[in-house]
Amino acid sequence: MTKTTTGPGRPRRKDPDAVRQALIAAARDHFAQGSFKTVSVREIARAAGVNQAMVNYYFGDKRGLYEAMLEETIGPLIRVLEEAEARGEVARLEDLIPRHAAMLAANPWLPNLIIREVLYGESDFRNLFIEKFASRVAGALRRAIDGGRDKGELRDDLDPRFGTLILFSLTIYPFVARPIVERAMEIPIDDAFAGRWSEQILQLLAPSKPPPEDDD
Amino acid sequence: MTKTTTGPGRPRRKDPDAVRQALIAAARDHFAQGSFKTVSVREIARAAGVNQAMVNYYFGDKRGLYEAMLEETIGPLIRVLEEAEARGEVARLEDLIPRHAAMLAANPWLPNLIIREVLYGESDFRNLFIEKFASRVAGALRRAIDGGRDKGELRDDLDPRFGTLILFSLTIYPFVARPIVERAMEIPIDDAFAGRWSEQILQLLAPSKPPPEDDD
DNA sequence: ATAAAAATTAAACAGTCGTTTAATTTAATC
DNA sequence: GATTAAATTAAACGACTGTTTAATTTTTAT
Repeated sequence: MTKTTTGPGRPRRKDPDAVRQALIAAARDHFAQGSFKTVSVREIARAAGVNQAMVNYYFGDKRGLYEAMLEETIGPLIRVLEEAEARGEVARLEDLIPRHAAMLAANPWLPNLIIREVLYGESDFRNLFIEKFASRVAGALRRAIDGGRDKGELRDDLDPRFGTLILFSLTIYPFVARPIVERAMEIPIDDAFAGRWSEQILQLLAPSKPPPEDDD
Repeated sequence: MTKTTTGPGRPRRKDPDAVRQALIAAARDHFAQGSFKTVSVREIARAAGVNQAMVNYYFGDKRGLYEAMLEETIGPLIRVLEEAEARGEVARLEDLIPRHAAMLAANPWLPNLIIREVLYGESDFRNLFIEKFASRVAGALRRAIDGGRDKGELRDDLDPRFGTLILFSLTIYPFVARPIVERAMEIPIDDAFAGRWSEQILQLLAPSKPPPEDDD
């Protein structure tokens, strides 16, 4: 007779890697809502529908799961950015800003994850995030800003040292502080937000006056 | 013979309230570095130099300590803002922005505390923060913006709905994401930063062209 | 002077955490 | 077909958590 009740033993093979993937997906969602320490292995395993010991079996320990989750979630995003940059698709601010905003809007777990682990010194994923992600985006923004200034597409009264920080603040904060934005300012962060917000940012950084028609 | 060794018993009276105050100060510093859940009462009590049972004796439970800490730390800040507003000292953006930036720079635990509990749904201090603090600052900013626009001191191509969000993003993000700013952008957030940053923000929002000399 | 209240301590309690172990079942190998 | 390896389970382990308790000392009130 075939086994029907649940119990120990190797399962009658389904997709290998299914358990691994389920754990990573559950980990991503849970670590976006809570920190490394506050989210428990039991929680994640329950959400993934697997035994909690599977975490240690597949990833060694809780930290191993977190790192694997990072690689499989922000890894692809970084690669997309690198490729777009190599093809010159994000050299201009008009391309980079909407792209960045859309990416944040499409991956609501990302800003949570970043801010949480950057603020939290408890686990030392700080360096990983800063070096692998923040520095890369900052570099792309910096190059786009320098290019825009050289071509006169950017207002000239900006301290170049602060340009990147202005862009970072404007593009990231609304997504990070979403509850404040939606409730204290009553601005819904919906599908349309990323587009309108990008326009506003670009307008803020445009040259202070359009070239008059009668001169140059 | 007088008692010399440590042990149970009422102490030979020092400042009443000393234990309470020590616990609140230690709680403020620890909750700025970790969340409500990750920081243990043993940690706080050890840092305050008192027995861990004092937390329950004076505040009932851990949550009571957290709430008392909030009242005695952000409480005064809110009152200062209210009084300044009543005296009309923050009606203009030129006054409000440097004041806000200086306040954040002077209380480095504040943005950490706010962002942490707003992002963390685990404890429900969200409402408290949003209603008592964020909404108040947002309101002051909104009024200052409206006033500035009416008097022509503000550029006219801003969506008024987004004005507050722009200011919030620019004034808060650098302090919230301090590690990213200092390491990925290499901008030190030191004593001089708040002033220079405020100038930059005001310049960004100034009318696109200063009134020409030959016409009103 | 005596009794009651207040403040403090060390110890214990019950719950949760991440991890390990032993048992068990299926798949792969020879 | 027998043996070994892989995958899964329930249970246990020790560490840590917030809280409570009983004992102890000092202060206050009668």
